Amino acid sequence: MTYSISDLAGEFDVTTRTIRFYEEKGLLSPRRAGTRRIYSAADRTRLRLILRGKRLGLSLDESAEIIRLYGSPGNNRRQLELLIRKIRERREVLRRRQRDLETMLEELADAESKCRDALDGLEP
Amino acid sequence: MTYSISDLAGEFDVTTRTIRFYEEKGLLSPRRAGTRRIYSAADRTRLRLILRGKRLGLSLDESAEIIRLYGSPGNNRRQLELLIRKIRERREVLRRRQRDLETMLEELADAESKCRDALDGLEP
DNA sequence: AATATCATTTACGTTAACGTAAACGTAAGA
DNA sequence: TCTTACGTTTACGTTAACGTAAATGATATT
Repeated sequence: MTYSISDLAGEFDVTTRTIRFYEEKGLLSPRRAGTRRIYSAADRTRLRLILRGKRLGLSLDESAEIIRLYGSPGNNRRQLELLIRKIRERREVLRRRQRDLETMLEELADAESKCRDALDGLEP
Repeated sequence: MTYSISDLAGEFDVTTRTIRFYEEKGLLSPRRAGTRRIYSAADRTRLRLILRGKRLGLSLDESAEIIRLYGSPGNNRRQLELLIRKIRERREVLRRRQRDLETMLEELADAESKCRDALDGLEP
């Protein structure tokens, strides 16, 4: 299965400009049919990774690095050890965000229940 | 307890410029001692909220709105109902991010274990 | 053949979130 | 009193991540 640029734009709710921009930045490299871009399933997956990273507050450069790491077979020992270190760093950051998220969700839950209490006090 | 601008900058590892910028945007409004800014514990909490929001990918405007909602007593019914709706929207977004985070953590865990396998295969 | 639809490249514009520099005030300590 | 350390305002600069517009090409439909 392959996709046109507007297929992907439609599916992920971004503009075609955005997708071309990611290509310009080296995050995507679809093959061409003449001048037109043809996206494979793998390209689509990459795009999904990029957008997910974006939602988590990663910069495009950060996402690019992660994707690059995934892609590299990491043949020799030093490469592999570096990769493991990088992965662990990433996980630490993400874990912190996870804690932030939980805190914020708790605060929101708290705020909501206070709101409901106030509403209940209003209708006797 | 009160704090100077560089106290807070030091504690949260941001520049004083950043803190003044937040004030310029209406996110903070410390009292003054003459010309100098004096931050209360409440100001400090607000700053913490802002920075946490930032780590979660919220824009300053979004954080501003949330903080404003918290701050408003929400006296009448319509206000309270609106507030509850806003809070629920926020929670939906955050829950989605939570799922994104878990997916990403799983992928990283997977990548790491593959890495270790590759390393093990290297040293017989 | 003419129109409509989707694509392309090129290039300048925009917004958020600060950085950086200049020029200055003030209070404490040597 | 002079320096040092902190604070202030004002204002221009910067970067990421696109938006927007112009001019043009390819393909399909009427």
